[in-house]
Parts: sequence; C-alpha cells; structure tokens
Amino acid sequence: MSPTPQQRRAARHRLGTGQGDAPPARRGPSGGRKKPITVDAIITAAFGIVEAEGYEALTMRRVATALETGPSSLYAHVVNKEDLDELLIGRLCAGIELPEPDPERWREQIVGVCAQLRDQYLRYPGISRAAFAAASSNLDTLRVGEGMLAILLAGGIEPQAAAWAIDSLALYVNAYTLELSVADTRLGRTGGDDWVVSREELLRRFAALPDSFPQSKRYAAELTAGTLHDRFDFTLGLMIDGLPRPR
Amino acid sequence: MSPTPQQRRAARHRLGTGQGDAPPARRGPSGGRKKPITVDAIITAAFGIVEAEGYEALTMRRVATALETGPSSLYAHVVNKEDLDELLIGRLCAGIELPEPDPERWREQIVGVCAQLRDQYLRYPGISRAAFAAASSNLDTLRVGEGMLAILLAGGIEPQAAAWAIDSLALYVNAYTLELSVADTRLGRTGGDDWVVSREELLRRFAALPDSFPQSKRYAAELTAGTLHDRFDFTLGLMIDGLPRPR
DNA sequence: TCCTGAGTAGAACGGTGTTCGTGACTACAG
DNA sequence: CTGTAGTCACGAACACCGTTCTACTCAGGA
Repeated sequence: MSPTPQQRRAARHRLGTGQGDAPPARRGPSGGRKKPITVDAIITAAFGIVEAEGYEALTMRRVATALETGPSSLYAHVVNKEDLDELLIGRLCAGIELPEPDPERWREQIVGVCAQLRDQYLRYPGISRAAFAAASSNLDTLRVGEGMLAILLAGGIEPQAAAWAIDSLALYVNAYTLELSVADTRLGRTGGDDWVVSREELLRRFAALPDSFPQSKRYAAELTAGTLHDRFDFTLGLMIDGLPRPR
Repeated sequence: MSPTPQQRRAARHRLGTGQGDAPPARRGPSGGRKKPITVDAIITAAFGIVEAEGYEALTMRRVATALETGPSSLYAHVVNKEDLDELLIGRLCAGIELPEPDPERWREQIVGVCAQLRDQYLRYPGISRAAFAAASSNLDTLRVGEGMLAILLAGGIEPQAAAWAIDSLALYVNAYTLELSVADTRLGRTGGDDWVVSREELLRRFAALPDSFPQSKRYAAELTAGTLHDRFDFTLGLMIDGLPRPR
C-alpha cells in the first residue's frame, strides 16, 4: 500500500527519517493516456502560478487546471491547501545554499543566507504568507535554521543569543518580503521603475500632512529614503552587530 | 448628498484634512425601527468577533448577522473587506497612547509603545494579518509612527536611522504577533498553560532529529527557551541598542 | 479469465466576497 | 395633505473558493 498523503505529511512532521520514503514504484507511467500526477508536478505547477500571478492566484483549482485535471485529483497527493503551502516553502528552503561556517566571515555569511531567503521570497510574491504558517515545522526549514545557527556559533555568539537571533532574523525576512509583496500588488502590477514616481507621490503626501505631524513632515525625506534593500541591510546590521560575544 | 463609502475611504487616504468631514447630519435616528447601521457599529461588531473567535472568523456575513442584517447592507458603509480591515487597524492604532517624548527615558518609552502595539495585536488574534496590508496608509497608523519618531529623535538618534528604525520596529511587532497568533490557532484553541507541554514536546522532537542537525540538537534548550515575551524583548533590545547616536 | 485496488475525475456541498434590483422609509416642495 | 426625490436596507443571485463523495478506468496478480 503506497502511503496516503496524510501519512506522508505525518512523516514529514515526525522529523525522524532524514529523507527516506523511497519513491513507491510509481505503478506505471503507463505509456499513453496523460502525464500522471505527482507531488512534484503539483509543486512545480504551483510555483509557476505564484511566480507569474502571485500567491493570491494560487488556488487548488488553478493548479488543477494547470495540470489539466479537476481539483479533486490533487487530494490524492496533497492533504490540504495548507499542506501545499508547506511543501512550497519546503522546496524553497531546500534551495538555499548554506556555506561552511567560517569564523572569520560569519557576518557576511549570515547576511548572505538572509539575502538568499529574501530573494527567493520576492521571486514568488506573497509566498511569505505561507511561510508564516509553516515556519519551524518542516524539515527543510529546520535545515536552514541549523545552518544559520552553525554560522553564528562559529562566529562566537552566545548560544542563547544565537538561538533567539536566528528566529528574529527569519521572522524579519519573512515580514520584510511580505510587506514588499503586498505593497507591490496594491498599486497595480506595473513592474519596473514606477516606485520612483511612487516616492515623489509619497513625499507630496507627507507634505500635505496636517500640522499635528511635525516630525513626519520634517523628516519626510528620511522616511521615504532608501534604494532597493537599504532598509533591509540596515535592520539586519542592527540585529547582527548587537549580538553579544563573550570573547 | 452624503458621501459614499468610496469617497470616505478616498478622503481617509488623501491625508489632508485632519479629521474634518463633520458627521453628516445623520439624517434621523428615526425613533423606532431598528438601530441604524453605522460605520462605527460595524467596526465594533467586527472587533467583537475577532476578539472572541479570531481574525479567521471575521467575515462580512458574520458581521452582518451580528448586526442582524444581510451582508449587502454593509456595503453602503464600507467599500470592501479590505476597507474594513483598514478601519480596524485604524481604530486599533487610535487607541495607542503616545507619551510626551522625554530625552532621559526614550528607551523605555519606545519599548512601551511597541509593547502596547503587541498587546493590542494579541488581544485580537490574527489581526496583524490585516495590519500588514494596511500599514503606512492610514492616518491613525501614521500618528503612532509620528509618535515613535518623536521619541527616537528626542533620544538623540540620527534622523535617517530613526526613520528606518520605526519602520523595522513596527514590522517586527506585526510579524511577532502574527506568528504567535497562527501558532496559537494551529494547535487547537486550548487557552492557558498548554504551551508548557508544547515545549516538552518540542524538546522531544529536537532530540529525535537526525544527526545532520548537530547544533539544533545540542542547543535545543536554547532554541526552545524563553518565557512569554523574552524573545520579543531580546529582539527589540537588539534593534534599539544598536541605533547610532552622533552625540 | 476475473478481481482488486490505486489513481483519476465529475458533480456537488457549504462557504466566501460582492453586486443588482427592489422595497420601505424619511424629508421636503407643492 | 399629497406627491416626489433620495437614502438606506435587504433578499437573491453570481462567481469563486476548499473540500468531499462517488463513480470509473485500468494495470497487475490469481
């Protein structure tokens, strides 16, 4: 009996086996008919949809039609939409490259991992919403946690501080990318350089603020400043440079 | 002609008038019939639902039945569900108390505001999801931004750093409360002290991890440590203590 | 040859946000 | 007092969502 999706998901959460579960014989590609549906095909199709149209457009029905089938067919391979979300961020985390910890370069290494996460999240806009729900349960997400922990420990950070820091860092990356994504989808999906005009518009709005907002009006330039990921780098620097190192 | 909800929302986003828009005569309470539906009544009912059953349960239909009417009746006062979300976090932010900036106590003041935000978000579990979408557009949210900015400036923080910092702080508070909320709803809503048993369960899971997770297994205690809001305080401290002060 | 059982779908259920058209009601002009 | 205009409330309906029930196909074992 090949495992039901429920069993597969339970196994994924058991956190015991490190990847067992040999692909169960896959009955027959059966020569003709159509392509058989696999979990991998579902995930790939889902990623395609999210990359093209954003996470909002990711519905069971859209995935099904992308696979030229009905919605119910997916439920033989996936427990839930929540389960699909988990699989998505699992595969996303699986693609993160974790460097060998180098005590001399721990700072740039940890920033590099965070930037990888950020770029992956932004590549699939809105998917951070799924990441919030699936965080810290999947094995693949734990792998990047392990990698980040190893980097900080190699850098001589106190274990307790390191443990809490990787949590905060991951949380911030999620939140940052989520905010960016919803801001993007908010004002139409005109990609490209329209964030510049958006900045001028922002400045105009700040200038039009009532007088009960003196600081915001005065420092409107600072509030709207920052190209691309300046804010991101700033906050990461704040969190990293403050970490206590007993040595 | 009394303003349509669309106009009202547009005015809310215009950021010009500082609260104008005198309550437009409110035709007649009309003595009898039933209670007339107002935007305020809608918001209050919505808060009640979220507080009792979480943000997931907040549907137009639920609000409507709470007001003893049909769903379509709400759309005379509210543009959207998105609009309702915005109104909710608007009122929530309006309830935040902003202290008079004191250069001697800027640190505890900024932490206090963040803690207020955190507690409000946690009081209405899941509402941070709405906050992510509505951030930085509403006038009430800008008010707390202004207050935080004033505190940091009074503390002698560089304007650019202060501007970016309030953004990061607000973002982190949102993310932290959102994660806590989804974690709560994840394992049934048994309130109270079941997070203790959850911690032992977590330790057991970490112990059962494969050997490719040496650091996570070794520092499982640190990873699962922290009572209540220790993690929150830790991260806030990281972000605040690292702020550059030219003086 | 039949039988079994996993994988595939079609149809349907209950739920969501939102819109349309109708009706009741109030306030005001004649 | 009557007619009219305009606002508001509401039932019904639409399109879509996640999910389940059920029948059906069809390769492999007996």
